[in-house]
Amino acid sequence: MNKLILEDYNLEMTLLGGQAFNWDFEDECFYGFTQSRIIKLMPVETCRGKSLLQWQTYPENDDIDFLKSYLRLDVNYKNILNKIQKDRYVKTAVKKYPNLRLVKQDFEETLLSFIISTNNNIKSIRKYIRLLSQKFGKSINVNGDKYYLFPRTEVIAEAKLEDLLSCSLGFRAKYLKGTAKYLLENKLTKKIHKLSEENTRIELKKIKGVGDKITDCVMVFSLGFDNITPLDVWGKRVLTDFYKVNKKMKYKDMRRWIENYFEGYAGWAGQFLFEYIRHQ
DNA sequence: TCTCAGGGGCGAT
DNA sequence: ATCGCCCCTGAG
Repeated sequence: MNKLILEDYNLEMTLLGGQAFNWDFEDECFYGFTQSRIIKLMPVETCRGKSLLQWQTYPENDDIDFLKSYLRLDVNYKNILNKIQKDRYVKTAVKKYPNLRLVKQDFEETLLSFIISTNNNIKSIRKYIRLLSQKFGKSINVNGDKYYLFPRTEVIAEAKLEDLLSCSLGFRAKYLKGTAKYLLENKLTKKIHKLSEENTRIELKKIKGVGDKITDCVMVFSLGFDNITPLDVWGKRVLTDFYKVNKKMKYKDMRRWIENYFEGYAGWAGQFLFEYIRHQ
């Protein structure tokens, strides 16, 4: 296995929190599945904020470029922490959930995953995505054990609606299939990475089943817009309970408020505040 | 057994 | 701009 030293990086909170639904912790290892690879991360030693990690990717091995990009090892984390700690709420959250990070996920997987998140809780979302992967994803052999990849977009696009429904997706099934088709027909993945913030939002909201909240999730969790944070029920609670923002305020205005307040880092701040208020 | 809410969004009004 | 509804599940 390959080795990597991680500094100030809480894998558990980062990978098993609400930003990604495709990681599991078993036998002291983190296993992740994407559309093209299984990732195994094994923390072996921790000392003063640094931890030694053994890792491997499957079926193609040694994909360090993927890992670096996914974990965002290039960010200046200390600088981000300095920027976001503007009040006692963030300061408390940073203390309670040290070394929480944002990762950068694949665009299509993120979009498809958050379609499933609609009016659902994290536990259910994780469950449905696994059902979907077992039914539609390719299986990969990792040291004799079987792991399933996240379904390819083409497979979801061509899946029978009844087969999607058998994964307990309910009314989300038609949005999932429709989104997969839309991605392919419009070659959206190629285009989306070149757009401005405003145009990215416009393009994403054209998709049936994608509104303000899912748009924001995709933009911060996969497209690198660090100043966006999803205002779901918890995000709204952060604003109304902590910052005394008017409950009646529109989504757009709430978003403007928090983006303005955190000056470029609302995405990072939002992750901390989300964990904080969700566990209160 | 029942109610309720869950990292929402659509379509009708 | 508001509101009922969507499909399902786990918690209480």
